Amino acid sequence: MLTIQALREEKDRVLQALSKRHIDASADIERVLEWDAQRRNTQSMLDDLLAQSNTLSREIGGLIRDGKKEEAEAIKSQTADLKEQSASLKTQMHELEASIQALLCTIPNAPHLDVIAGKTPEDNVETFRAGEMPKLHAGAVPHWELAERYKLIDFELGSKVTGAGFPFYRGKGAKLQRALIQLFLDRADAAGYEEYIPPLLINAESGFGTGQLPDKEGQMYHAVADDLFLIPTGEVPLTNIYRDTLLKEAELPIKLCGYTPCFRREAGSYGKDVRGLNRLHQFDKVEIVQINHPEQSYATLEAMVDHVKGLLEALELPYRILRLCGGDMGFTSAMTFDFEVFSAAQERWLEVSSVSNFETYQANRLKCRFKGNDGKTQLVHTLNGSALALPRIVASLLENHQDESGIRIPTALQAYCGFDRID
RNA sequence: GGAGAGGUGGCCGAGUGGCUUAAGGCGCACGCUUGGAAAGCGUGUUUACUCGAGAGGGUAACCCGGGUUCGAAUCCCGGUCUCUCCA
Repeated sequence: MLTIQALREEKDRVLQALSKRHIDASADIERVLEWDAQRRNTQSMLDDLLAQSNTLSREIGGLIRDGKKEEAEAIKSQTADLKEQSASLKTQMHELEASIQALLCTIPNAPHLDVIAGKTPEDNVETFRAGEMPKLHAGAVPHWELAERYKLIDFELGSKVTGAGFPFYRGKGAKLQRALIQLFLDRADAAGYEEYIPPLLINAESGFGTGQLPDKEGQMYHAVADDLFLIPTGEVPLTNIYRDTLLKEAELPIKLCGYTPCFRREAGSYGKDVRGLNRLHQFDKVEIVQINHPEQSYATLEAMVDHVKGLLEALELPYRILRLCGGDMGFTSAMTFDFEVFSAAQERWLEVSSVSNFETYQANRLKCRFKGNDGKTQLVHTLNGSALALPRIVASLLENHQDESGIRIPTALQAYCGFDRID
């Protein structure tokens, strides 16, 4: 959530930035500022009243100690009015605070200056492209056919046991999953990310911290009896490790990674996009997270992008990087780079990673701050990226590395798999 | 699932209604002392909101939320977490 301080001090910049998302937040922001002024006014009135009643209470205490009961009783009678007034101001304060927060939560993050103002994915800017486009043999087929032919993934069995979008991986297909996870974790480890195995269910506070709640609960599976949510991404538990914390500047940057399954209801998705591994309700992902000094966060974003590049190059996959336009960016992000690999048999680009800088948007919700070397406390910047999400990587590995008699495993992955071909 | 004990500052720990934002200790920072260090001595050492140009002031916070009271770390109720024992 945007900070009130930013709205107060640089409202025009924020409005301009938000216009890149094609939303006009000016009315909401005016309202927040107005409520905030009321809140401050209410608070100073309340503080005055409380100060008065504290003084009276101390007097009463003194009088009682001195045995002057009657004088004490006289002062007591003065406090009733103060009490009533302060109770009503307290209620007003709580209401104002709740209103401000509720409205602030509906305003998305302000995009960075370099983000362009497009509306749809077509407006995203391609910033980088690498890898060779594969030339497939005449009988090349999409991954879902390869998965069936070589008994790697069983979609129908998943539908029987759970439902559509919950495949079984089997045999070399299962081993390939483990190999990819291990490769990704080893790379993250080598890059200095500390590995965590987080819980897969999170509470509502954590959902709020990273921005899934309120309003996006429809995208998460909800364990109602215990009011817990299945994580849609490892970002949620990993980033929430640092909820309600005050760090020292010397502790930055914090670099975390973790492998988790991810669960997404994907309400509203349908059509050909969902074929095979293209869109699943449960999938595996290695996530990298960084918490850093505001002055460092864009250098960090670049480093995270480079890290993901390295993974795709190791897998010998052709890919491109897009800087998302304002209209296509996630609610909480200030700048996002998407990675897409070319899936040759489908002849489509598939999103396999999204790397974002949230600046202080999550940190403000998380209450994650650091005390600088100058003694001042400020919000950190949070960033995260998929490194990587498995299903579409598997889809493109299968499709791009297929030949007449099977599928070649890229060199970097062979030691992890324990085999160099699927056939 | 049942029974009991407990949750106080960076840490340990005192505190059962007012003189307690919180004794004492440890740690940490700065200063004095010293040839240098240790010890010793002194000073300082939470956060949020808010008022103020600043110095500084006000309010709130002793797991969380309610309540009793003129006044709550302290009493009451609910929740939560930790520990011990039982199943």
